[in-house]
Amino acid sequence: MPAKKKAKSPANEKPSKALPSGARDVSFFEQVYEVASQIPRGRVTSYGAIAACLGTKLSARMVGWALNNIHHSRFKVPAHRVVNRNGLLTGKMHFKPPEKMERLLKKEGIAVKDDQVVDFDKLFWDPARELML
DNA sequence: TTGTTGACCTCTT
DNA sequence: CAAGAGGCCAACA
Repeated sequence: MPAKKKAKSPANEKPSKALPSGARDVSFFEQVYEVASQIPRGRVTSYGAIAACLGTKLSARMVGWALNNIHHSRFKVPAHRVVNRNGLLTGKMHFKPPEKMERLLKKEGIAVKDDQVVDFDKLFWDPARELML
């Protein structure tokens, strides 16, 4: 058998296959964790914003997947601060319990009504803007 | 191995 | 104005 690359990484993160044409060494997920973990308290952002910040706004779905993998990842990311474009807490159902997400947002001073962030436009935190500094 | 699903977003009809 | 389909990357069956 052809000797393969290095052994598995100690971390449960991205075993990954050979990257094409020297792309990013880091997986898409790690970038999501980095940005999401930098969301200031009392602020919220959207999946598309993070994806766009990474360069691929079309990969908004992967952002959601990344957050889903957070549960079995060592990175601690405030996923409760990440909502969809409509400011709707679409991922609340994935929390334990789901109402925990809404509770955390209210606890940070974010008004939530009908699973929707109030004044989402004001509380919106654009990573591409803050991280650009 | 391939195929489908997934916490989405944007464009087109 | 509303509804539908496409597209992205990664994990699971």
